[in-house]
Amino acid sequence: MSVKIAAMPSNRRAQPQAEKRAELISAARDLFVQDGYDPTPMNRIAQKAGVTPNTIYWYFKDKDELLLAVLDALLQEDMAAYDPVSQWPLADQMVWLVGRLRQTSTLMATVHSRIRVSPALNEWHDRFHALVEALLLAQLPGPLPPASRDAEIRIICFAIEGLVSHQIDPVTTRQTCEALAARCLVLAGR
Amino acid sequence: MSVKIAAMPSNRRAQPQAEKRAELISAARDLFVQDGYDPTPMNRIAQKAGVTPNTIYWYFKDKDELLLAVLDALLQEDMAAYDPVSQWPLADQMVWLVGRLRQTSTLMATVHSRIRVSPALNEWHDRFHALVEALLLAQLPGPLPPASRDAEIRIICFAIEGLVSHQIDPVTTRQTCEALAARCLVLAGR
DNA sequence: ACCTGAACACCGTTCAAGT
DNA sequence: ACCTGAACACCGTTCAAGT
Repeated sequence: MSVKIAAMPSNRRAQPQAEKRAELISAARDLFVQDGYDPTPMNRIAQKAGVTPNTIYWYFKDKDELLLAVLDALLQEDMAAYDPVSQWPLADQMVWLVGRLRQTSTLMATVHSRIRVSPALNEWHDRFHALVEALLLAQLPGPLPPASRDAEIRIICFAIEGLVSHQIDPVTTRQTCEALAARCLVLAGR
Repeated sequence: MSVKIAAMPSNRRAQPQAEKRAELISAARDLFVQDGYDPTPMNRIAQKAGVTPNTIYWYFKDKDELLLAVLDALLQEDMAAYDPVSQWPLADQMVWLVGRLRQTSTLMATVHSRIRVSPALNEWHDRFHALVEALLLAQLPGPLPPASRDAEIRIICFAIEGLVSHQIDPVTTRQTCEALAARCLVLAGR
């Protein structure tokens, strides 16, 4: 009887589903960034997205997976915004990155504290670090001795994380970034 | 009738109270370090100390204040253990400190993620950083230009925090600490 | 496939009541 | 002062039931 079967592609509902997912991610993102992960109940996320709390569990396995989707969205935006910045002087790039990540610093802290408890978050965190290190590697001046080069990248990476996670005034932030960049110049051919 | 009033000092129960407090802190400390702060219910702490959960609230205002007491205890031990280490070469001191803090890295992450939510923890964190920075200042070689000196201390401090909070193998840890120490020597009179 | 109402298990915290 | 039994409010998650 039902002759529509062949005419209706199986992914007919794929688009609406992706839209609903995006709405949930957007709602969670706003609340996570503003209030933090733990203080935000699934309750409020659902309410903001106009659904019942348990509906979220049709789209995401649990709260951590929702956080993961939010982190991916934020990272993608950061990457897109970084594109023109990649031409700036190294110290300016660091200052920019710190200011950018600072807006989601509460989520960075959450990621660190949940690494031991969520393998998925641990994986995301590793990918994130690999990405930042790759960016820094491309920006380091001249031919550095590869032994010290890796150490330098780690130091810069950790310093940026520290600047982000502690609230440090703009002047101090800039001084620290300048010191980091200056050091690379010293280590290179001088 | 009761003539003992004058003979009984008002702090007669101070010692037992302090002991019970110490027992609770010890129980919480073991569980927090082993399982983490959030995954440890007040339930289990009380059970380990042989009391009812609500008894804890006679000694501590809430779970955060209990964490604070645990952090103070850990910090005091670290300070005592540091005493002989203070004579070592700078890089060795850093490696030692990283190894030491790593054993409680889960609590460090918890502190960072709860800074925004608990003013008391925020205060403790500030004191902790001031202390580490003071230690580093005393260890820095020669007369550094004070402008760059502060930046160096911050960078070392953040790098140590990064080494602690990410699981990094011993070789890499040492390389990073050597690089940090070498940098100070370069900045000093050479 | 998609969503809901109702419930479950757990947890931090409180409070009236005991000694 | 010190401790408990019982309860409260909240929260992540599940599940049977609807469409």
